[in-house]
Amino acid sequence: MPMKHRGKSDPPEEAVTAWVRLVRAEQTVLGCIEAELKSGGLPPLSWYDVLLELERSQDGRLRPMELERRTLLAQYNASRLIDRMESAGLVTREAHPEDKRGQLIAITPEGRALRKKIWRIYGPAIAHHVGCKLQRDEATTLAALLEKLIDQPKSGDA
Amino acid sequence: MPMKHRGKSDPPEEAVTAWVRLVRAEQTVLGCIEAELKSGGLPPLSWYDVLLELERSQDGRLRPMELERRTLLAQYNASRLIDRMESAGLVTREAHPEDKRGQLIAITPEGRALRKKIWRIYGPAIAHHVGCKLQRDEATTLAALLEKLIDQPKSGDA
DNA sequence: TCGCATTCAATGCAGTTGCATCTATATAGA
DNA sequence: TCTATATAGATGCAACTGCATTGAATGCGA
Repeated sequence: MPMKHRGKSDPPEEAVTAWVRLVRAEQTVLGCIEAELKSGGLPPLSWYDVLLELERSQDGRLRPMELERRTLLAQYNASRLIDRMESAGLVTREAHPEDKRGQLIAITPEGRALRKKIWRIYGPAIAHHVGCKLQRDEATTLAALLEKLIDQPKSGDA
Repeated sequence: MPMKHRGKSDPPEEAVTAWVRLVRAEQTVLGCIEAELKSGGLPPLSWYDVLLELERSQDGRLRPMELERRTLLAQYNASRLIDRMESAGLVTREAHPEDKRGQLIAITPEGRALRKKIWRIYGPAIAHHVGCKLQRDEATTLAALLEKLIDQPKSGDA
């Protein structure tokens, strides 16, 4: 077996390991959590994210664009997720008073109730799959390191 | 606005923050990397994962089940991904010599070549999106913390 | 104010995923 | 051995996603 050698633009091994584990950890924990939600008859986490962002907003309504930005949903995914959630009575679409192209998505009382209900599964699931596996200070460190990966590139990023 | 209070089974805040950032970081970095691959006319990362596992295996072949285990692909997803990769000439399906229910998936020279080609984009992308954002020791710490989330539950995990 | 590029959101279509099921083989038990 | 159960892998179908495009409304510049 020939000796491996690193090319000049290869990433440092530490970065590769961190990246591989990042993907694994996310997949593993997300898989466990989604499975718990499903077995509780609850919708996927993306529904929770939308409901939470709406609840957090001042009057329980946001423009689709803003929802997309906050949840990282693609425009067309948001559009169709809102369709489904509207059919389920969790949100309503309202005409935007100032921009006739746009809308306001408003959370309904049923939507608020469902968010709480999901949290009763989701919260303990986070405790079980994340909280139990890390000390508090470890979780803090992890969060700080992950934030560095999320940061927008300063500038000049072709 | 009423005071929020934590229920007794709510996760510690640190864990929630870590979890939210874990999802964000993974989505963000994966999105960037997949976009680079796509704009280079290359297939998704799952193809790379399969090719890499096959190359790493002793003789360039693995049973589908083993591939599923190593890549975390669901059985039906693996089956269909292998279909596509076989159509693309990257792998071949061989009858398993000892278990007539099973198969061996073998990587072809074209498969090996494609893996290398993907790495020429993927490696630098990891360097750019992960390596550049963390010191080596930070990457090491991150990897160690993430591993704690991946660990199989010891036992009695209903 | 007209024309044109831009933005918001929806949608047709093709590709992918998840679920449940199916076929074939293997293995365990009576 | 004969039957029952378990395992490997494929597949029909419905749901979801991604891409490209559309339609409607906006707003800028001449």
